Amino acid sequence: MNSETTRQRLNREQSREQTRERLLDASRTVFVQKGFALTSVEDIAATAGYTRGAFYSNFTDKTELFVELLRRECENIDREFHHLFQAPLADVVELQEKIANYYSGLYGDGAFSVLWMEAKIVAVRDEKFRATLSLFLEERRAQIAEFVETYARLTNTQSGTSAHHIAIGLMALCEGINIAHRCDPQNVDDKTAEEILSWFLKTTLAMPQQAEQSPAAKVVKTKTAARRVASKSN
Amino acid sequence: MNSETTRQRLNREQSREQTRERLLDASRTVFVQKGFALTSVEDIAATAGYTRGAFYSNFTDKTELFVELLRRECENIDREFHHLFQAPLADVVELQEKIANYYSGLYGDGAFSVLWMEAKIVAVRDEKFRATLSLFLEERRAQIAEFVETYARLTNTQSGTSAHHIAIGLMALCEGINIAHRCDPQNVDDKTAEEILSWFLKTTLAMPQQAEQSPAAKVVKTKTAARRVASKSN
DNA sequence: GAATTTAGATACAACACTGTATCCAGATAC
DNA sequence: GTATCTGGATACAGTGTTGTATCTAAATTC
Repeated sequence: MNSETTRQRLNREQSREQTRERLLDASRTVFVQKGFALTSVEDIAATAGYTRGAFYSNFTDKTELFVELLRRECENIDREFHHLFQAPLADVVELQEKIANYYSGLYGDGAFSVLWMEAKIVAVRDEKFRATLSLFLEERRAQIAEFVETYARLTNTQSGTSAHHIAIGLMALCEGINIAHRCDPQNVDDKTAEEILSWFLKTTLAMPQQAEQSPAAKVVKTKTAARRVASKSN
Repeated sequence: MNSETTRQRLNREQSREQTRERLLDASRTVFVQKGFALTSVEDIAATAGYTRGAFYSNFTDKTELFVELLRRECENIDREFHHLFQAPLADVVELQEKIANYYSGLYGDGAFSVLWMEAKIVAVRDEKFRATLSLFLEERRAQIAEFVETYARLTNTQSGTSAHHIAIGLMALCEGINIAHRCDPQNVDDKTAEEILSWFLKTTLAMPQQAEQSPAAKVVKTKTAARRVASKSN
């Protein structure tokens, strides 16, 4: 009866934290709805159930709040990523399933791509913001590169270019398709988007490159090897 | 001496057209600089050397002007595309060179990607605008799909998915990388971007899919076959 | 429980932008 | 050359936004 109905009094710190949280949540909603540029400080405060005063006593400006919002989004993505891939991997199929889950999770969340797209648009013109965003993106890139390497080891294949490059390509493709879907759902429907993505994964990751010298290294399911790799990266 | 120094009098129609042209040019500049959302009608008019009155007597609002701008951009892209690919193709190498030229041309133009990105952001939230943009994008998609098919015939390969899908993927990748480069030039430099793109082209277009049944169909330079295909699609 | 902090509301002043209404001057028509 | 037309300038009213300055009520401290 205490946690829900009897709303316990919050001390200063808790109250402040709650306000920040609400403002951040509200900003995510409004940014997705109206876009960062056209969102006013008042929009955010009002959606969160406060007035502008509350906003300015918690953040210096809209941009600072956006950075904080993205930092939290990043943390969530990281958490989910680690949650999925820290467990020892049995085989390639399982890995593919997991990556599929991961991306469809991100994909399904409508806020996801639009929010990051907004961020990138802001970054194009805001030097300082760009530097911050760069850090976030590089983190994710490294994460995905790690996944790509794990995949390559699991499947015992090489892909003809560095894991880092593939990571960039993969992220670019995901985002590109996501956007295409979002601003032209007629021609780029869900099914199409997913097909392209999974096709890309299969085609690019596990393909022998130097066609004239090495024969196609088939996908090999070596459970022992897989487990070794997985626990190592753990 | 007449075309440059002696500025000949323009009749109404010509004058009007000139004004529209200047407003459109100016809008491209300002949209890239400040973004569509934060660009005011006054910004556009002033940059073009006019006042708001001129703007409103030529366009109903900012969005209508943006559509017109994109329509013209589309025409330019189409023109360039046809200019490159209508000539009979000798062989795969030449084709690859051409596609490389084409994309580096688009890529080099700083305005290009940012402008289209702005458009997509607008499309996410504006139903009517989205419908229009959809048409533009579908045109380009078809164009690229056509190229993919030509490529497949020239190289005598199959790629495991439809040309239309590949076109979507290719456009998505291009745009994604472009954006990544633009908002994080430190980690995604020009060289990297180009490498990834060309690697994608080579890897995805000419790769045998069903790894277990068909051996890798090598890239075959068959000049005669190539010419036949090229002239046919011409 | 009185004094002190402080989170957040309210009020305010300075701008910026839009869209329209009005006006003017040069181009065209007769 | 006079009348008309129209592209574009100017003025204005209305609305939205920002950042700060002030106020209040609750939370903390003693």
